[in-house]
Amino acid sequence: MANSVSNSIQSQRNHERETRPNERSHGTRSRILAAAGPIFAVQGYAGATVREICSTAGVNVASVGYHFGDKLGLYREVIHDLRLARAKRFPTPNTDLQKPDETLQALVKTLLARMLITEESAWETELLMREMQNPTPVFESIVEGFFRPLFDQLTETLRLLVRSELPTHTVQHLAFSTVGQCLYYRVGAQAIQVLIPEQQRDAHFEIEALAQHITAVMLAACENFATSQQQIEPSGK
Amino acid sequence: MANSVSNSIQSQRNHERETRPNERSHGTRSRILAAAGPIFAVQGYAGATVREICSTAGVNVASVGYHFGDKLGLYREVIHDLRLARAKRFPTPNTDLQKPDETLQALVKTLLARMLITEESAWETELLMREMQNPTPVFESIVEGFFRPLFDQLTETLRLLVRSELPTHTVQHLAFSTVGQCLYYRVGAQAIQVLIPEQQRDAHFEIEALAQHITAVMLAACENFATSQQQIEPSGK
DNA sequence: TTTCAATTTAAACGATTGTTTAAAACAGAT
DNA sequence: ATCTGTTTTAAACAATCGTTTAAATTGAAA
Repeated sequence: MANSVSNSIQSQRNHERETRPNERSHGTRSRILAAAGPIFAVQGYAGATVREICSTAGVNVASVGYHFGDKLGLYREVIHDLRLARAKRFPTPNTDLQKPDETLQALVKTLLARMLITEESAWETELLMREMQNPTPVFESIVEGFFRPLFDQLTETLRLLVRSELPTHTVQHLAFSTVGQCLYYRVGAQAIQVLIPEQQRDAHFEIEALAQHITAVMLAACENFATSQQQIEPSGK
Repeated sequence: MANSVSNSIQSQRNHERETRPNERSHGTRSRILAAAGPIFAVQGYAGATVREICSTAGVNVASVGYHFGDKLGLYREVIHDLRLARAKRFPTPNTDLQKPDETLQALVKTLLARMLITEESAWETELLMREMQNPTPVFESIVEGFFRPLFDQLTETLRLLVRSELPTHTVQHLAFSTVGQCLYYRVGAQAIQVLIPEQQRDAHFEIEALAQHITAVMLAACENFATSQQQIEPSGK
């Protein structure tokens, strides 16, 4: 870089949310990030060691200090990149022109796909789940930039499905019911593995079948909540 | 020591699943157990330190080695005592003589109570949740002796509510839908805390209100699933 | 009191952690 | 080739971890 404006004393430490400074450092820097993601996901933030990360990446231990300041800076960058990757891989479905029930099914399918994906990017979900139970300082930004958009879409869709003005908290409860059902097949996966025999799991616990079931449950609930206003005096259908 | 021949090796170490050997050791031993539970729950097994546990208990650091062998031995004993305590505190509700919908409501209320209890025993739930995501060798026995009974009761009740013979996996999905909704208010508590303003949470997120909502959702779903069979060719009752 | 095994204690051990240091290696411009 | 700023490296740092050791304390039996 010729235009080193004023880097006199700060000859080093080019971290602090820097766009990749050069093509050279891209090697070590990105290799650290690639190695750190799965390790943070499996071991957790506290459990992961920078030595294992650097050993996996094949770089010196001091590299993380040079490129990211410290361990937390590396973790922040991992989360930052993760959010960008997830936003591309699981775009919030475009729902403006669909019928509400189709929108709900699409949202449920997106939620389940985020939970049950078993590709190489499975560590991303694992890391997010770990943040939910053991939140770090970056957790709030994850909720705002990640969960909130889908949550808002879900509440809007559910408000269309219950064709009456219900209290805000009722629609929110319906949204949490939807999310909760999807989330359980990830949170409770270890328990399901013990409760349900293997062959039965393989047969009926695919994403498509689960999405159809959860959508059916919520549609039935919405139908019921839509008419619950006249529930006291049931009017003929 | 004079007779170092016989007691040289077994002079100490009275751990290995021992009934309290004497009235003296009851003090330190039980105080370690009492201090270890909440610390294991908050910090996790790896994150918890025996120094913090012993400091909280007011005993020497070597005491855990003397009474439990090592850190893992202490953890096993904590889990052992936890299962006994939970079995007493949250007995599975007696449901044989109730109507199915009342049984469902009771089961949902029990599930929510286990999840959202905020007493001094809150650490027990936290430790169990940690076992669900990060299972240790004791996890399977927890599922069999703890989750399975309530799961079976749930499936039987739901089978009564859908007044027709549906496939086994459908009833299981309904059971997981019920459990998932309850579990989310614990798993997603940190996210809900960000998504929903505080005053709104205090007003509408009590156990009673949530139980009524979840029960209503599942009753509506069961009603729908019960009539979905004759949906193709509606036959008279 | 003396005896003796059970229990508690202070101190240290070796290993591992995140982080820092100063020198070496590198790459491009002059 | 020389200079200059960037990047990488080996080594050490201080702190903390679980565990161990050997001495001190305890409490009841003799």
